[in-house]
Amino acid sequence: MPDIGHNSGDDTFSVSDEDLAKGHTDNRLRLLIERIERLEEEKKGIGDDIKDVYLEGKAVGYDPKIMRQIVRLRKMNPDDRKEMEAILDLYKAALGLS
Amino acid sequence: MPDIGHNSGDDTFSVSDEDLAKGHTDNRLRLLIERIERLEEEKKGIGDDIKDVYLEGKAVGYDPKIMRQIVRLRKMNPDDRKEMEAILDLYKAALGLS
Amino acid sequence: MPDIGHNSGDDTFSVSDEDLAKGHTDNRLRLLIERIERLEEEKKGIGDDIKDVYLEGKAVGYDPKIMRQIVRLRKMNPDDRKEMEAILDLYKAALGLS
Amino acid sequence: MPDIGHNSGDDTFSVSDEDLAKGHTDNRLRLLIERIERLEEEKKGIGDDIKDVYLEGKAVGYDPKIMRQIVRLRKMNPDDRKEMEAILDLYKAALGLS
DNA sequence: GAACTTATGTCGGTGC
DNA sequence: GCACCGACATAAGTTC
Repeated sequence: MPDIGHNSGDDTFSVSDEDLAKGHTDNRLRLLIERIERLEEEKKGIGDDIKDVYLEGKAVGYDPKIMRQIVRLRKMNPDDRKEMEAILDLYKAALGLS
Repeated sequence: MPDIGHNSGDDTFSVSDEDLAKGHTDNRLRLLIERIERLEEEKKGIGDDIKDVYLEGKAVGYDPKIMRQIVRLRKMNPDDRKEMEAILDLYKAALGLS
Repeated sequence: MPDIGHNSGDDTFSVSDEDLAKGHTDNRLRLLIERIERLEEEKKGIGDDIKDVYLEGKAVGYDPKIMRQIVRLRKMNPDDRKEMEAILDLYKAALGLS
Repeated sequence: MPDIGHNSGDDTFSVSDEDLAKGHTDNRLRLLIERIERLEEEKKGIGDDIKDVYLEGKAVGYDPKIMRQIVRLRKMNPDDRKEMEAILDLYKAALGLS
């Protein structure tokens, strides 16, 4: 990733030292904020794409809620998933559920 | 509860046809799931980038928490934001939180 | 987004600017806020009690994390839990997990 | 898969003793879980009460979202709050969010 | 830095 | 038909 540190852009205007210093600060903050905003836009776009895929699934008969559960389960690593299953069994045994 | 996930049809097909249909279904589901997973990876990557920018801001002295507030405020349209701030001030005045 | 904050119309029960000037609403708002704060204190106290029970469990050898999972599972109604199990099986079958 | 949940001891006991020990464990676990569940019910009840107060405020014209901000602000100590607000104003000025 | 809690935004359901 | 409402899912903040 570029721009780590102190690249505050070029200062072609003639201003007082105070303004210059303040200008640096302002620009630096502004640039950071704007980078974040751009990234959040991208993120939102992808979120929308994801939503579309769920809708597409729904259109061919898959329940989006259950698709989400599947995605969640697949996110777990196999060991964790197996552990969860084991706990489920343990729980049933210990507390008398079917 | 009926219709868990996807009902690919009744059970009147012969076994081989059933398996074939199921295979189709599985692939379709798998493809949807995998598309979602790819998109979520991208989304996560961008989320990490955003986090990095906050850390970068922090490294040069900006409080990430307040940066987040700024981002939130900039997301609102100016009129709504001003009205919200005015009301907040009102409430604060009412409660001695000057 | 209209009507951020308070309703400036002439509804008899809404908060008018006149009321604000007279300090009537100040009291009303203050009382609401204080009721919330009292309730949140109580809530926090109970939260602390819960935490203590987990610690007590931990002290006799139960993993708090797993206790939490058990509590979560017991919160589900049996049908939902069974559905979850069914989905788990479906998922395994459809996407080839153990 | 070691030590999921609770290790009730080594396996040197006879079967009947083992079962007895397991019975103890189960009861102990059950009691802890049930205490937690009772506490969580209380906690939920209070949470509902809090929600009701916000609704009551809304019914007389107060925006619940802003009420929440007030509650949060009042939770902070005054000096911290003022410092936070000062910094926020600074950042806002820097970005033209007057 | 991981987990839990709280807050916010979104979506499907429901009443007028 | 729209608007309100509760449920779900995500994001943020807090705590250990």
